[in-house]
Amino acid sequence: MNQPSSIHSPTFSPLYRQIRELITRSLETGEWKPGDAIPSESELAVRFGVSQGTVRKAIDEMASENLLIRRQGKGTFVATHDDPRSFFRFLRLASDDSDLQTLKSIPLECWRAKAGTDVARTLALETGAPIIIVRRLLQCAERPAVFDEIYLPGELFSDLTLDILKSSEMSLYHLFESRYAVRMIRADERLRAVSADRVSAELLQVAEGSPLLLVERVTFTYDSKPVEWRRGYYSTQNFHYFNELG
Amino acid sequence: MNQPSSIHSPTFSPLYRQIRELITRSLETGEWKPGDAIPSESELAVRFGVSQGTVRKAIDEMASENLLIRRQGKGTFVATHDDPRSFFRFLRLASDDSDLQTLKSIPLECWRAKAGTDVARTLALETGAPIIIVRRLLQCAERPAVFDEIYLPGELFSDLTLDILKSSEMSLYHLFESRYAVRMIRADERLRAVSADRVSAELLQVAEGSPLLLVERVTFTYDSKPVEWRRGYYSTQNFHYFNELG
DNA sequence: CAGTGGTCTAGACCACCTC
DNA sequence: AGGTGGTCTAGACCACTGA
Repeated sequence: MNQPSSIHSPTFSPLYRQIRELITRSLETGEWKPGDAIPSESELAVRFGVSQGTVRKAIDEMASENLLIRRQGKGTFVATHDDPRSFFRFLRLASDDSDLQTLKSIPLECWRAKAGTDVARTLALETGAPIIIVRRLLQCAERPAVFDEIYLPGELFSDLTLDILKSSEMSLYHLFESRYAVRMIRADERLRAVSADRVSAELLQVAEGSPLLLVERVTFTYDSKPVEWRRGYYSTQNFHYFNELG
Repeated sequence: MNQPSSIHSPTFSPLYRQIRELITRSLETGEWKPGDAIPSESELAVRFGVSQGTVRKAIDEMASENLLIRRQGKGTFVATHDDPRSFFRFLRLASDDSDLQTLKSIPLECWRAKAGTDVARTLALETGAPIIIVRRLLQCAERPAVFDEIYLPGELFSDLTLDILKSSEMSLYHLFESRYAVRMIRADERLRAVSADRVSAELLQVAEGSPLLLVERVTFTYDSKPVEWRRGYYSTQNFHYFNELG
């Protein structure tokens, strides 16, 4: 553990990155689950045979990527989607006037299908592999805000049904991580303006053909493995998509 | 410099943050300009009377916020908008097919006005204060992509004219930082889908009433001072707005 | 009070760049 | 060779939390 793999090798990585990989493995395998405290820095230093400072640097990196949460005096915790801060990292929706405290998810449909070419390519599946399609509506203060169509690999969410979605009080990603051990880490979004088709218009209570914000998202778990494809139609009459550039 | 302002004071900040503030001041005052190398970590440590590790932590933070750029073996440099990496941090435009190498900015208009209520509020000016309004078109491979309407505080960009914009080969923000010493650090964007009005439709070569992506941006310099308000109409027939959620 | 993360220091050595 | 940033260590002390 004290030597880089090879001084001039292309796979060289500093000690703290190797430690980071080891910690990531323990997250993947579920040794520490979302919400859990991981061992203290000094414990990990002993376990990995490095100094506390090196463990610290590994954890620093992971904390800056929202994989771990540090809490002074308490410990370091595995990040969880059961947390408003984490929640709005993946929902860049804001209200033009009030805030979004009253946000409510309404599952509409959930069915099985076989992956077409597009879905298969996006989710890195074989064409024809089992997938699950979910439709749901997001409401804020009784006003419809977003209509989502969500594609999931069938293998990972084997027993998912509309009833489970309906009876779940938590956010989708919190359900996914707690019930299916699939943790959403990172996502790429592509945004376009489109005209509302009949279905979207009706659900979002806008005129057919009126402009909607289309948000296409591919979501990844550890190792950049794609595990969700999503198309969201945002009504931007009373809401907007918020983004911070830094 | 060795003591926090007061152990239990609300203004308490660790040493490395105080160092960070001092470095930031030197950036604001122009002691080190965009593209310049700043003094080495050990020099700064001596100058500020702290250890190199403390300077290092201050610089680490600033580098992670893209204020400084570290280059191993060469030194630490003040970030500049004359840099493709920095450029696409503030232009989340992507082409559906090809890449955006051929991007071209076409200034259309530039005139003086007095700030109305909205502009004044957004830019933290008095109502009636002098402002500059710029209109320009972004093209990619001869196809129009974005129509921007840009509001600037008149005081900061005193001699800006359409001719200067037209004859400038660099990006807007590079021009701003090199000619007016106004460095854009951070921006907030609000996105909506709207219908193209006659002017936008004509410039972007789409049908009047077709959906456009409206991107409203407020850009800040040091100390979160707003220095630009911008409304961009994005044609999303051949392009999209790209965003990474992490 | 003990245990956690947070800060600060000092020193050694490595990797990279330039001359 | 000499300078820069990058890594790693060891140890001291501070700030916060909860029993």
